[in-house]
Amino acid sequence: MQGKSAARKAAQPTSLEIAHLAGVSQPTVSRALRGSPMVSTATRERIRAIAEQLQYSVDRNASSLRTRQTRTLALLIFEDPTPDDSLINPFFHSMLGSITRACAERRYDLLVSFQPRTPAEHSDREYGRRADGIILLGYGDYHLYRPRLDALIDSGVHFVRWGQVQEGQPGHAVCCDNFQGARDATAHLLDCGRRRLAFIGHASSRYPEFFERYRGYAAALAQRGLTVDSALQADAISTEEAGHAAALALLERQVPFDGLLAASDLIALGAMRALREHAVAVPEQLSVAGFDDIAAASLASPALTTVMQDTRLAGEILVDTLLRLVRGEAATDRVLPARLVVRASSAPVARRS
Amino acid sequence: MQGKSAARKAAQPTSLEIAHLAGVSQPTVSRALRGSPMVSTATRERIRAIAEQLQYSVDRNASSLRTRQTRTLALLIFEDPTPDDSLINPFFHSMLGSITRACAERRYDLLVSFQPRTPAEHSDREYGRRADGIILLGYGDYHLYRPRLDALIDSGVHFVRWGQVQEGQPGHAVCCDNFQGARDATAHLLDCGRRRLAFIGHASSRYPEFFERYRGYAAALAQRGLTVDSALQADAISTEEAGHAAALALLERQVPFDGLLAASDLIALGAMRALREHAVAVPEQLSVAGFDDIAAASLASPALTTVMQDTRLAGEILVDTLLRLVRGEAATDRVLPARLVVRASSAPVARRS
DNA sequence: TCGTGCAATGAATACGTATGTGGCGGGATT
DNA sequence: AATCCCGCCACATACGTATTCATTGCACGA
Repeated sequence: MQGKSAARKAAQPTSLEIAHLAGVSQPTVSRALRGSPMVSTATRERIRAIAEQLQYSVDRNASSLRTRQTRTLALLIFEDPTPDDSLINPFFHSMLGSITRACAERRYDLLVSFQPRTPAEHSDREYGRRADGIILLGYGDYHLYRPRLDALIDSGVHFVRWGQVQEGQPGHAVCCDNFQGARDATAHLLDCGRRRLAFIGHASSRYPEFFERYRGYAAALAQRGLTVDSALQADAISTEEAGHAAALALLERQVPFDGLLAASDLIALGAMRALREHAVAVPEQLSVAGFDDIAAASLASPALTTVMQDTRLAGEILVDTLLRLVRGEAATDRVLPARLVVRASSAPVARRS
Repeated sequence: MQGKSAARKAAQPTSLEIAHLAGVSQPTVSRALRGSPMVSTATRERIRAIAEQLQYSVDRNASSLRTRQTRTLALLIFEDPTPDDSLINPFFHSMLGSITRACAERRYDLLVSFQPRTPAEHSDREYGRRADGIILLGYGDYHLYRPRLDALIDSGVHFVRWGQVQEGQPGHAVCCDNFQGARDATAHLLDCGRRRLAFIGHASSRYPEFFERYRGYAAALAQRGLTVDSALQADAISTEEAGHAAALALLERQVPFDGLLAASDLIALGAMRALREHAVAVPEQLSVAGFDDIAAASLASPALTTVMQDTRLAGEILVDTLLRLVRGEAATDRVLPARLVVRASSAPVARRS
C-alpha cells in the first residue's frame, strides 16, 4: 500500500509547528510573517528566524481559501487559426515572456492557457475562479470574442484585454498606437521614394487593430496628397500563408505598386516570399514594411522594416492595470507608443538616377 | 467601505448550498459529484442536475487543501542568456504550446515561469508546493542546473526534464534523438556532394544535447570514411549572435569548408548572416543545415534545412511521464525520433559539372 | 419473529491559514 | 494610588471540501 505514494514529498512545515518552536500560538506566527504591527519586534524576528531555518513557506491553498485571493493571474491566449498546431503568433511569444516577468516581479503566479476561438464563456468563468484576474491576448475577428467579453463582465471577473482601445468596448484594454505606427511606417515608405503603396491586411472594423493600421496608412497617404487605391488593398489574417496568398492576389491584379505595408510581420514575410517567387526584388524594386517586430523580422533576408511594439512595457501595463482592477482601484485604457524600425527591406530608391 | 470591493465577483455556489437544495448533506454532494458508488443513482442525478443548473464548480483551493493535490503542473523555462529580454529560444515556444495543450486535455492547469539561470533551488521547492509536479525546459550548460536537479530530488518534488537522456542523471528525462538527427542531417549534407563539413555548437559534455549532435555529426563522417577536423568546429550557445560570431571565427581561420551543420537553427541563421556578409552563397557555394525547425527556419531565405523535433509528441510525453510520477507509477526516460526536413539551404551540388 | 448484513446517508472532523475578539499586564494619567 | 489605556498575545472560528466513522432502514435467512 505504502508503495504507491512512495516518493511522497517531505511534509512541509506549517505555521503551527513554528508556533510550537517559538513558544507562541499559530495566529501569532501568521501575523508575524505577514508583518502585522500587532506582534512585537522581538517575537517577530524570532519567528522569522525559525521560519527561515525551516524553509517555511505559506501554503497557498490554505491562504487562498481563507483570503479569497489566489495571487495568481490567468493568461488566455486565443489560438490563431493556423493549420500548424504549435505555431502561435510569434508576437504573442514576446508578450508571454514579458507578462510572465511582470507577474513574477509582483509575486503573482501566471496560469497560461491557449483557448480555442469558439465561444467558451464557461471556461472563462472557471479561470476567473482560479485566478484573481484574467489577461486576454489575441487579435483577429472582434465579433468572435465580443460575447466572451460580455459574459466576463456579467460574471464579475476582472480582466484586461490586449487589443485596440476604442469607445464602447466592454472592460479595459491596452494596445499600442496602431494608427501612429502604421502612419509612421507609411510615411517612411514614401520617404523612400515610393508612391504607389499597397496594404495587406483586413481593412474592416471587424478587425480593429488591422483597421487602425489601415487608417494610419490612409492618413499618411492623405498627408502627402495621395489617395488610397482600393485595388492596392488585399485582405489577410495574420499568418504567413495568408500574406503569401494576398500578395499573389495583388500581383495578379496587374496594378503596379512599388511599396507594401503589411498589417503584420507574418503577413509581410509571406508577401516577401510571394514577391521572391515572382522575381520582384526587395528592396530594389519594391519597399516592404511590416508590423510587430517579431524575431523573424530581423532574421529575414532582407531584414524587415517594421513597427516595434514595446512588449516589455505592454506586459507591465497589462499586469498593473489588471492588478488595479483586482484591488478595486480605478483603471484606464492605455495606448502605448509604437516605434518604427528601419531595416533593409525598405531601402530608399537610389537618388542618383 | 463597500466601494473598494465594488466589482466583487458574484458569490459562487458551494456544495453546502447544493446540499440544502437537494435535501441531503454536504458530504453526499461531494460524493455524488465525484462519482462515488456510495451514493444512489437517483440522488446522484438529482444533485448533478442542481449543480449543473447553478453552474457549480468545485473550489480548487478547498479541494487542494483537503486532498493535497493541486491538479496543476508547473513549467519552468530556463531563460537563455540573451541580451534581448523578450527573446526566448523559439524552439521552446513550440514546446510551450504543446505542453499547454497536453495539460488542458488532461484537465490539468499549467503554471508557467521563466527562470533565471542562477541556482534557485528555493524557488523550485516553491513551485513544487504549488504544483503536483514540475517540467523543466532548457538547454545549455549542464553543470549550471545539475545542483537544482539534485535539490529537487532531495525535496521529493516530482519532475521531468526536457534534455539529453543519459546515464547517471538525476530524475527522468525526455529528449529527441539528437544523435540520430544530427547524423541524418550530416549524411544529407554529404549526399549533397559536400565533403568538408563544419560544425558550430559546443562539442563538450557540459552541453549534452549539443554534444550528442556533435557525436552524430562525427559518426556520419566516420561512416563515409571522413575524419573530423577540429579546425572546422567552433563553439556557440544557442543564439543568433553566437552563431554569427562563430561563423566569422571559422571564416577567419581560412580553412575551406563547403558544408555546415549548426547545433541549432538560431546558430544556423546567425551563421547564414555571417556567410552573406562574406559573400558566400548559400546553397550554391555552401550547404547549411540546422536543428530544431523553429518557425524562422522555413521563413528564412534560403529556407533552412533542419532537423525537426516533434514538439507535439514531446509535450504529451513530458506531461504523461510527469503524471505517472505524480501517481506513483513507474516511468522511464524517453528518446523521441527526430526527422530531417530538407529545404533550400542545402541544395545539392549541380551534377553536370 | 428476530437477528444479520448491506446499502445509503449524516455527523464529525481535518486540511493550514487569517482574522475578530477577549484578556492580561504594565506604564501613563489623574 | 487607583484608573485607564494600550501593546501584545491566545482563543475561537471560518474558508469549502473530502474522508472516516457512526447510524439508520430495510431485505433476507433461519
